Parts: sequence; structure tokens; C-alpha cells
Amino acid sequence: MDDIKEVIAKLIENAIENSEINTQEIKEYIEIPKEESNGDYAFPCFKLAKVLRQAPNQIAENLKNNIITDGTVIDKIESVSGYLNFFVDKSQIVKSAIEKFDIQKKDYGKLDVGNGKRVLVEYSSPNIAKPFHIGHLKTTIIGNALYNIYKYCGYETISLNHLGDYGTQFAKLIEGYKRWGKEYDLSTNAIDKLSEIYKRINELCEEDENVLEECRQTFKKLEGGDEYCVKLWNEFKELSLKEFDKIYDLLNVKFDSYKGEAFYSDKMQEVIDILEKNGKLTESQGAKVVDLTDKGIKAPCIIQKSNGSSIYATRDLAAILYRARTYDFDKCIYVVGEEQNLHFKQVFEVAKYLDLDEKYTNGLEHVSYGMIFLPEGKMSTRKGNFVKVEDLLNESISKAKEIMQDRSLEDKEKIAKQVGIGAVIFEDLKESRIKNQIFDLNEALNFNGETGPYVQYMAVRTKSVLDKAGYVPNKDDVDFNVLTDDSSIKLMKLINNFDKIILNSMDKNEPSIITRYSVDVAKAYSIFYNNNKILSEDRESQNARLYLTYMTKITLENALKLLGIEVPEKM
RNA sequence: GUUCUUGUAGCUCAGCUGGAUAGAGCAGCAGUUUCCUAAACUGUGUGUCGGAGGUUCAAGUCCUCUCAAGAACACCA
Repeated sequence: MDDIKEVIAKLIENAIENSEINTQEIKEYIEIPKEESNGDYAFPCFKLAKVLRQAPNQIAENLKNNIITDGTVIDKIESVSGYLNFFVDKSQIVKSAIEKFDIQKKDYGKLDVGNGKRVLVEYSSPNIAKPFHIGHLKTTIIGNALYNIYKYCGYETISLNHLGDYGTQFAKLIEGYKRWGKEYDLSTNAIDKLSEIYKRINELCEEDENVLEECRQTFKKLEGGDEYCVKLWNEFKELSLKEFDKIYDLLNVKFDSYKGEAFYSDKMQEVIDILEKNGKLTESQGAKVVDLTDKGIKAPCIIQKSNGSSIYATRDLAAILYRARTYDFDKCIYVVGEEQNLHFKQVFEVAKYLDLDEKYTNGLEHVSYGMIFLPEGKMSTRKGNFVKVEDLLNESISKAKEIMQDRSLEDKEKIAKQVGIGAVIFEDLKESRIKNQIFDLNEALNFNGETGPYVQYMAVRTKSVLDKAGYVPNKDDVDFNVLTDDSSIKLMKLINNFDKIILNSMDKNEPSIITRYSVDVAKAYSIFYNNNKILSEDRESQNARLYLTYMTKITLENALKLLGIEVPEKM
């Protein structure tokens, strides 16, 4: 339908007796009216008022008289209060949309803007030995969706799970294990027990400053490669990964690399050396820092603690060096909560002092998202008030099962999983990333209205209609005029927008744009379905409607796939 | 205190890079299954777009100020 826009722009250009305004400019001004009664395209004449020294409504009126629509795709033109409204021949809209779809079919919406470029997506990055709660869900789900979206746009995409497997917290755990390890059997529910130990040692640290100091010393030992500490650390890590993989399997999330913070522990010295060489390191209160006040950041970035041990900023910097060399990335995005805004601002600034090519430092981007609260407040692993992802998913799955119990379906187990998990993923991708969210179980388990199951249901519906028909018609067998009613046109126009939606979603790193779009398509199909009998004796109209059903099916499936949601065969 | 983010219907949120009468879902109420799956569809809303100024032919959208909520602000990540 871009071709139609082009035609309109040309028509307008030819009608304007002023060469200062070119087609490109006009094309940018052309918009799609919200109200259908205002046509398919509209050209606001206000911007021309100054150039042409005429009132907008007069310009519109003149243009209307000067534009010759004979032999074009334009049915009629109306001039309404400064707007020039274009009504396009409906069958042309249908034709244009179908031809565009037919080129790609199953790959509909796929783009090539990223061809030859590589993007790294760091996400999930849970802390070892801590329960995977709903606070970690957003980064995992958003990151996975972005990974899919970039890939669909032609990028070579690499997913990184930057495990939180380092730091004083570990030393605390080791200290706790030393004290009470014998009381726990780590062969089952390891994470629950480890977090219990973590909770206990934290309480002790709060009571006794000496214990905290002991933990800091233990961290130094761990960093120094102390055998006992490293052995424990490895054990904890393996136990944790096993638990995380259970959830990643459920969510169908995969990582190309699990290199956590510890991996960079021996790569930090280089960061310090380069910064030192470039004269960027200063001593402050015993610590080595990079001052960033000239960059408008008041807080300095700590590179080395006063006791000589490392800090996470240094590890992130080492990771940037490593990734630039290993992956030669064009873009490296970090899907991490907004509470780390300052941290990434600092790290990205300091990265510019690491003698890296600008390509890399310009490609760094923090994709932040809002916080999740429980109705009773902030979640805290230490205090033990959190909702585990595993529990949430299981609850969602049993809810799906419950709804299905009276239906005769095969493999309800599988369907319940697809629907239950789809609902949770969808819920997390529905709103703009940045919004804070108070977790509401009822809302998460609501399967009616603008939800995952709703969109899945519509996708399944397209499948069963096609199944019942037993064939997918050929493009050439479609009579475009069958699809010119309001509900068909609306659906057709929406489907035609898919590529623009994907591009927009990628540009903004905002999967919710696709989520909302999928609801729009599903809703439009539902209305179309209710208004039109698809399967009928009339072969002409059946073919046309079946083809639109096929277009809807592919669009919904691809949209959901980008979000990381499966479509069941039946539900 | 400083910086960042958010503020749109009872609740949760859309609102494209300023454009025509600000939209959905949920909750509520009232309807729709001899007809391709009712996880559906139809109808039903008196909104100071947090407030005040300003820019513009045009502001929910841009600028300034202000109020409220959340977050961050040196050796946790």
C-alpha cells in the first residue's frame, strides 16, 4: 500500500502550482485518518498555508478541483476543513495487500534491515543460588522477544546470560555454608535451601559487623582462587543452573552463552591498565574511580574498591572489551531493570576511555524496564517475600487445564502448557517496558479479553477454518471485490502493516508494540469472522475469505512467535 | 537534597515523529449459540489527559514551572 501513498503524493505534487514542495515531503505529511469516514488517506493542508499564502481549507478546495483521479486508484476526494481526504478503490487496497503478503507467505513480515550486522542481547542474568522469582521474569521474557525480533529483522543475534555468579554475596553464602551446611540436604530444592542459608547469614551480618568483614575477606579469597571456596562456588553454580534450565525450558528460552561475571574476573586488570594509561583513574577515599563530572554524571564510577577487590562496573567493562573482540558486535543491548540506569550510564561513558572503536561504544544500549512490586510492597529475596516463576507458571497451566476440562481435546497437557505459559508471557509483554507493575495474580491468570489466550484462540480459529476447508487458495483465485466490506478491509489494512510494526518495535526495543498489534489483528479477525460466513457454496467468496484467513493465521503465528509464544493446534 | 522515570475512564493501559469528535481491555449492566470452537461477539462511559503558564493555524503529545508516586545517588549487583 506504500505504492498507493506514492500515487497520492504524486497527484498532490502535480496539482500544487509551486515547485518548492517535493513528493517526498508530501508523502511525509500524508496520514491515515482515525475515522474511516475521513477516507483511507488524508493530506493536511495546514503546512502549505504559509508557503502558498492561502487559507488551508481553500488550498484543500483548490487541490480537490485540480487533481484528476480518472484512471487512478482513487475513488473520490473530499475537502473537509483543511484536510484533503482520499478514498481509495477498496479492491486496490485488497490487491496491494495480498500481493505484498504473497511474496513472503510463511515468512510474512520478515525484514532484511539487519543483514550483515550482529547484535548481542544480554538478558535474564539471574543470581546464582537465589530463587528465580517474578522479578527476573521481565528481563527474560523481554530479552527473548528482542532476540527474536532482531533475528527476524535480519540481524545475526547472540543471546548472553550474564549470570550473577560473583561478588560478596557469594562469599556470604560460602560463609553461611561453612556454618550450617550440614543442616541442609542440597540434593533436592537446592536453591530454596541455599537461599535459606543466604537469609540466615544476612541476618547474622546485620547483627555482627565482624561477620560481614569475614565475608569480605572470603570474597578476596574466592577471587584469589582459594581451592575450597572455588569448589563450593562451582557446586552452587551447577545446582542453580539446573533449576534455571527448568524454567528456561518451560519458557522456551535459549542462550548462546552463559558467561557470567566470574568469567571476567581475570580480565579486569586490563581495564584498569588501560584506564591508568589514559590517565582516567583517580584515587578517592582509598578506591580507584573514574571521574565523570565533565560528562554530566556526578557520581564517579568505582573501578576498584579500597580493599583492592573488584566491583561489578569493572566486570561489565571487561565484558565490553571481551565482547567487542570476540563478537565484533554492531549493537550490544542490556535488558536490565531501570534501577541500574546510573550504573550503565557510567559504564558506557567509561567504556569510551578503553581505546575501543566508536562502533562498539555507540552500539551499547541499556534497555531498561520498570519494577515489579507485590501488593504488599517490594520483593526481597533476603526477607523471603517473592513469587517464584515456577509456581506462577504451574498455576497458570492448571488454570488453562481447568477451563479445558469439559472439552474433547487431544493432548490437553500440552495445550494447557502452551496456553498457560503463553498467558504469562503475553501479560509481561503487554505494557510498555518502563511502567512499574504491581503483580496481580488474578490479572496474570485472566484468559479473557486482551490476553495471550485470546490471541492464541483466534490463531487456532484460523487454523480450524482452514482445516475444515481442506485447502489454502491460490492468490490468483482471489476475487478482490469479495473483501471490500468494512471488517475485511480493516483486517486487511492491519495485516498490511505488520512489517512496519516489527520495525518500530525493534527501533524502540519495545516488544509491547507487537503484543498490542497481535490483539488488534485477533480482534479484527474475530469481527470479520462474525460478520462473514467463510465456508460456503459460493466458491468465489470462500476463496477470498479463506485467503484472508490464511493471511491472518500467518500474521498471528509470526507475531506470537516473535514474542516467544506458541500456538496450539486446537484449544 | 540532586538526577532519571511515571501520572490519560472505577481498575490496568494504548494514543504512530504535534493534526479532525482522546481509545481498548477488565470490572458492572443488558443481549447473542438449531449457524465455520462462546477462551467469542453486540450494546452500554458526564475523562479538569496531575496542575499552571508558554510555543503553534493546531498540544494528551513540544518548552518552562509546579504537585504526586517510584527509582538511583561510592566501595551490593
